[in-house]
Amino acid sequence: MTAETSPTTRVRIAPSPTGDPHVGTAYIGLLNYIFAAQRDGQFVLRIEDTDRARFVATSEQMIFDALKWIGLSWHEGPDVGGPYGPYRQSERTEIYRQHADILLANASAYRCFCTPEDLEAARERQKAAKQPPRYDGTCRRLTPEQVDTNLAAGKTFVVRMAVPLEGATTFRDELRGDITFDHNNVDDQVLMKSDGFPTYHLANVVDDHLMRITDVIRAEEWISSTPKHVLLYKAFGWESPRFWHMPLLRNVDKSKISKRKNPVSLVYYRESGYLPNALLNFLGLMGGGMAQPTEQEIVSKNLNTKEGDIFSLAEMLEKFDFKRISLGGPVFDLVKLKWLNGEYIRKLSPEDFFAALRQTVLSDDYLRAVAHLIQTRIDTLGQFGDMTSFFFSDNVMPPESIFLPKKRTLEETLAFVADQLAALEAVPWIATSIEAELKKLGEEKQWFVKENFMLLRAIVTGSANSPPLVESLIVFGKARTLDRMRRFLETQKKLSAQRR
RNA sequence: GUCCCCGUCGUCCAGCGGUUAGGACACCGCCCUUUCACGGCGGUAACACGGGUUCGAAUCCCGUCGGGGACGCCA
Repeated sequence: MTAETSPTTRVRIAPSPTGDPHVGTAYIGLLNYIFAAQRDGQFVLRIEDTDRARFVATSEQMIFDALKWIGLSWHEGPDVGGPYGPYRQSERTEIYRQHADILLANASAYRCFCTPEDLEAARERQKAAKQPPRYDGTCRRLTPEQVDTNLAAGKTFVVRMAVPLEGATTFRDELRGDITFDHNNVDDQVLMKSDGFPTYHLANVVDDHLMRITDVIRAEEWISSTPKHVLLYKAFGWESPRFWHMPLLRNVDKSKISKRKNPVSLVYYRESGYLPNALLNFLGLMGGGMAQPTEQEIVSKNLNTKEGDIFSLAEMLEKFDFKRISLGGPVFDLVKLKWLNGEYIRKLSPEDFFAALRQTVLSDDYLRAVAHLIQTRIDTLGQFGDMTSFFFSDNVMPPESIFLPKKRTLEETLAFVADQLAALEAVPWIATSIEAELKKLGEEKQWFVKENFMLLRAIVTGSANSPPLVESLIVFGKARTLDRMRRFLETQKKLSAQRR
């Protein structure tokens, strides 16, 4: 083998359009962006829309918008094209089918006719017996004749990976070193679903190879499936890319960051008035990677020492070092984010500050929508603020006298709010859906419409008098509404803990 | 339950065999100030534990404990 010039660095992010754009996508996106830029490489955006059950049509555009909002751009992607497209997996199904056939032909995979119900039952049994839940290999032992019979009978099937029965797979994680998994602990992963779509594992490996990805920079949660991916590269006779697994962003309780415990939607941060540079800066702080300013820099640039935490994308490009990343999962601390955002706000010129307000929380669109809600409810223009303050305040907390229905206990009320929250999370943000969903929940739980809506009104507006609830929620936005409900629950929980 | 990863103030980072363990957020105090905020100054606060290795361990090795992740026809 001759020494050749190493191939151009190519990295990618592969978000799934299943809901609001996630702060974790921005984090991994930023890291990939920096990695590519530092090596004069290319950054690819690929949409992994192979899960049709969770697919949300509006999600893809929201992902583009959110990534652009924080200041990232990509060389190739569904919106800008590129030489290795299409960049939407749903448009590549034929490619995956062909590749699944290759694996079937070289015995790296097999057809499995087990039903989801069978599998679920088996998993339950294994869990109950404190066994690791794993596919039992029934269909792996099918004879070719049996397979043909099943096929002829028109039985649906999935394609499973035939993980070697013995041995182990070792791969190198660029941050952690070698990691070994015994094949006993690697499941026969489903590669093609019965609907003809590939699973992540197949699509990801095939696409990363076909798109010439050299470095896979993704979250730590993927470590345990990396042996499957490495085995797939081998089965195809391909070379694996390098793997860099980044620490997972965490909730305050250290669990993987989740919408239940933390605002994770980038839409929330935009609509609540976080500045994109501040968010980007904060994300850059997570996991380290930035060299601290030296004593000399602090003196020569006359830096306040705390400015070691404040840096632009350009500075990240210059100083970020992937080998410096610390592996402990960083807690996504909203308090520090807020401080950082405040620093950015204070740095704005008065004109820019005003412009920022006019683009977000005081935009014409927003003000127009709010105005529309209260026009018939005020007698002088000066009363505008009286009914609309909750649209502009970030600190709304109703007293018990307002939110607690007369005949309900605090406990059942809070439980009902949690139900409302869960229901609204799953609902498209249009009036008919919101109203229907709330009413449905009320019927299930035997809450009068009046109690139901008044409770939510109190939480979101802080008052018993407000413009029409559902219309207000629409204007206020889903992300902020849900966050307000979450914070309400949190605060009430704390209060009742104190009482005890 | 099985496997894998991780472990420095409450939180985010620095530390790379010899430091009074450093900075930032938060918190507390003082100053500035008609108020609040900003700003300035100061303070409380951490190497999970136990064994090694070494003249010397936060730093290297092993074990324990703790935290997290994965174990889906989700990604």
